[in-house]
Amino acid sequence: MPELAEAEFFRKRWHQAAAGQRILAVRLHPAAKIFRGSNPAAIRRALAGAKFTGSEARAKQMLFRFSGGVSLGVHLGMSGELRVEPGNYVAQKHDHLVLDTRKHALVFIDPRMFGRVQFHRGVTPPWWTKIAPAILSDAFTVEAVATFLRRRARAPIKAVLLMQERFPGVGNWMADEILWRAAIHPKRRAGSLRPAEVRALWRECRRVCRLALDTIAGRGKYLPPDLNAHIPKNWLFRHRWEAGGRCPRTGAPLARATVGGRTTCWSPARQKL
DNA sequence: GTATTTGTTGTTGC
DNA sequence: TGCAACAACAAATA
Repeated sequence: MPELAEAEFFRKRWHQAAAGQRILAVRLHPAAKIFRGSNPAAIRRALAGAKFTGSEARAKQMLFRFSGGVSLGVHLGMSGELRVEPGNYVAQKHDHLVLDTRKHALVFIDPRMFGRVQFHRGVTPPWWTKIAPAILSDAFTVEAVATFLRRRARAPIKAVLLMQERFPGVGNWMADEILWRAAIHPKRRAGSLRPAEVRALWRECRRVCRLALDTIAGRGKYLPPDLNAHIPKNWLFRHRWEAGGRCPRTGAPLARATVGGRTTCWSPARQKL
């Protein structure tokens, strides 16, 4: 599920329910693979009785901070999700971590367990600061994109957009959305893009990030009721999975193929090889 | 039973 | 060395 904006959506969901609240109990399965590399018993000891003091989202990851100077990093993998349930919530099969506050249960669900929970004693884990500069930051320049594309010259541009070290937070649907808006065919070699196309790609990376964050995670205090509640019909997003889907701009049928190892959707009428 | 999945990492080979 | 391709991880759904 989670790419840039979904991570922000889930962070905000937990934050709004529990910021400033005390964690009264921690429920977890010590053997669950999502705890790989961490010590589940240490998580339980450190969080039980601690206060939820703050949170942050970067790329596809979230960081939740607690009193006592400990923090919990969360990556949702392919099928992870964070929910807020009522206080008397009974854990289900794939609920690997439940934090109980006075009013709510904060639940981490992940059927496929590609996600991960990382515990850290300290306000900010070292790996958190190593996440690449955000696409919406000043460090994400058209020159930086051009340089990266030159280094990955022979790879299809779709595969390059999925590389987190330069496009943090971009996942499969965002990459397709960006290429569709920039009118670039996903199979084009990264090194074959002309300067005007690199600029268009850079601009649409920023636009899609901004629109996705506003649309999916809401602005200010507002949090949409669910993830896709407000995604407009003129986004590729709304048509990419439907059988017989058509390009919202040209009306022509959409194409699908595996590019860079992932199912890719594009509009042949707009995106030419 | 087969194929598919909004992600990442380790391995292999060029 | 650096880069590109691919399998593996795991479980639900069609």
